[in-house]
Amino acid sequence: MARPREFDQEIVLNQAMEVFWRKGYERTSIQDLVEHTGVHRGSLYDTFGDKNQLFLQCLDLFRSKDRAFGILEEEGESKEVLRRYFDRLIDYALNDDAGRKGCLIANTAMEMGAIDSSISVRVEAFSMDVETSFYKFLMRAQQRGALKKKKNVRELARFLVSIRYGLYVLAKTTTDRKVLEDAANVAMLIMV
Amino acid sequence: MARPREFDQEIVLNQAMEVFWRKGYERTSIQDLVEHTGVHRGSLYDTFGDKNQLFLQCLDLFRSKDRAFGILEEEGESKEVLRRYFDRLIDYALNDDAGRKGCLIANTAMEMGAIDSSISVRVEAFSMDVETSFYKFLMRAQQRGALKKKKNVRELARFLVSIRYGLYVLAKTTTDRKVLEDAANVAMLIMV
DNA sequence: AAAATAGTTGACTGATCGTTCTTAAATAAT
DNA sequence: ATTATTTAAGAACGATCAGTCAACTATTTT
Repeated sequence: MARPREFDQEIVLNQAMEVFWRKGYERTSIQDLVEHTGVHRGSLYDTFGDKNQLFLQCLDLFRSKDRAFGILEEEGESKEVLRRYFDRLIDYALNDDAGRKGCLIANTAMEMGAIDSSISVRVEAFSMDVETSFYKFLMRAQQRGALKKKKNVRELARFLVSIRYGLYVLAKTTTDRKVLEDAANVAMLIMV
Repeated sequence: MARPREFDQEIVLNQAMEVFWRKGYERTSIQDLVEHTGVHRGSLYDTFGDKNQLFLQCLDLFRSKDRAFGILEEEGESKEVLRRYFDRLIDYALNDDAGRKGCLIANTAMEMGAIDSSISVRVEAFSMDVETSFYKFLMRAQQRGALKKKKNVRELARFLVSIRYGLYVLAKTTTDRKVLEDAANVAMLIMV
């Protein structure tokens, strides 16, 4: 490589992801990306390919970065751990400073749906990650006696995925924290 | 009015709504609307105003037309009624012939978020409609003894709203009916 | 020091976007 | 029958879109 790049690929990819996350794929123009990364159009194309390819890399980055589920692996009583997870989710989803962007994958699933297979593959994979995180959490809880043995952990995990997505949608329909807390409160009742 | 309109405003508005519903606001071009309604661009502008105004009218039409909650007012055991509601929702959300469009308001909330106040007002209003439908249903169930007196009906209603939205998102991440059914099954447990 | 290589840059492409305008056509009022 | 009024329709508007390319610059290799 003769002349070195003047920007950090990872940083720029994160900045691009931020824009797609906030505005969605269609509303994001190349010009937006240029302005928010400070990188020339041509360099973006040389480095990341076209808009669609760049977006796919942002989806991959999001999947690899989302550490919200780390909370589920922390120590503590299972019910309290789950409550902490929801609390943080609600905090984040409603936080104006964070841009109330929601979940990039959920946003993308809603915007692009089943249009492009290279996208739906990634949406599906992430959704599966989420389910698996909940599944593992619930299995641990069950082994610890915090969840009845007869409970169907797969069902419960999918239920939690649904609640998770539901809360992100709710956060786009209201700024009333109580609404999301009420929903999460009821959802917590499964931990018996 | 001298020369009469050659098209039915209501039919055309429904056709436009269909397109916005399927493709979202940003991905829908005036040309798309022209092709799916058979109405000239100029006539669309004369009749409905610009793209944004037309879209708002589609949101209003959607709100006034969504009769899915009629199921909740039907006769029968409360738990069975709720199950029927979820069954139909899942049927619709996954039905290819229906276009797997999801819920126009949820789609719009995710796409437009809190960008435009004239839109978020409508999103909020519809979301409140949904909550109220569930609330009334749950109150009837409680009076009928199908729901414990001590249950917080407002909380439960908001929980159901969250599940409803969650299922619509889930339907965009997978075609596996079992995933949605599992989530709905767990949600049904609140009816005790 | 010269050549080869790779990244940066500004200008530009054709296509499509939402929107408007002028002209023609159809009906109602006179 | 003529005029007034409203709608329809084709063409065009400037703006913006995603994407490209040749000229230029900085670094590595020879």
